[in-house]
Amino acid sequence: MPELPEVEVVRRGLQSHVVGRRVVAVEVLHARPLRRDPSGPEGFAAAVTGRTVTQALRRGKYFWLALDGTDAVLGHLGMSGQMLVKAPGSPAERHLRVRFDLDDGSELRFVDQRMFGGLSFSPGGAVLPDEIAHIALDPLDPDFDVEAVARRIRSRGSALKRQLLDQTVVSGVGNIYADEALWRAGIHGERLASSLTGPAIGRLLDHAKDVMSDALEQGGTSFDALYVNVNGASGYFDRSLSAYGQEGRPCPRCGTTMRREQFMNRSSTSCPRCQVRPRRIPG
DNA sequence: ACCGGGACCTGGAAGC
DNA sequence: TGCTTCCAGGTCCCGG
Repeated sequence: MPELPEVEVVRRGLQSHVVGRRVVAVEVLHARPLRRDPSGPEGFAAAVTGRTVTQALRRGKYFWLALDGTDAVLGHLGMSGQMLVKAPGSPAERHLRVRFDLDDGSELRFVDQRMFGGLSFSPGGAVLPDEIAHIALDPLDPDFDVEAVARRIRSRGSALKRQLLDQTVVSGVGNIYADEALWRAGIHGERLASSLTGPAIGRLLDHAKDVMSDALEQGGTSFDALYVNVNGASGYFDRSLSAYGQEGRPCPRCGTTMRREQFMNRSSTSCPRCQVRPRRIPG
């Protein structure tokens, strides 16, 4: 499940393997990942062919390739997307959706089993695509303002976890790192933000930043050569998760058995002792 | 403006 | 063994 750290690993891979390359051909093998592109698969291919990639950028879980001039290719990995750089003629992946032939002979491939992800051509989007103007800064952005975001969160009426997952409030956090940040902060995700102090929310955001930095540090070491892989970036999943997916295991801090609950049609795992569930709000 | 819930997807796991 | 159902979840969209 690619969240900010996994997408950042992909961005770094694109930065080292794709920036500076010219796209000599584009083949779209499945139309669905191009659904966000108003000009469709043909228009996308035509717009990108012949262009040179100048930068690989990211905000939250979105990444984009700036092209020569002012345009960009915007991408999101969804649930299962990968960006792979492969030697020419390598066997096609089962879920290969889009292939870019680059001028050094290598191939950039968008592979996505579930197709929640996608690519689109963003005219004028090199600095920041209009399509993601509504996406908030992520905690690793140098301009991220913890106190301002904490104030905004506190002023809203919904539960903390919902706000952590709201990409217009703070971007990059998904279900996994939301559970990890809440566990580190010792806060139950169903608590209303208005019941916490501003500094407490600030600390939660700091934990979100720290846990994603930790994951990035581990994931960032596992890619090399001509291979940019979301799944391969996730050594963090196996070794360092304290909350997500840990139902039934002892809390790493206090030993209490971790519980799983449904929230927002998602599973949430937390420690019953470190993260006390709020009382039901009447009405 | 804000909030909450359902739809979109596929394939592996679990249940029968 | 083979079928059906459940589950994973990021984002968009709609109704309230």
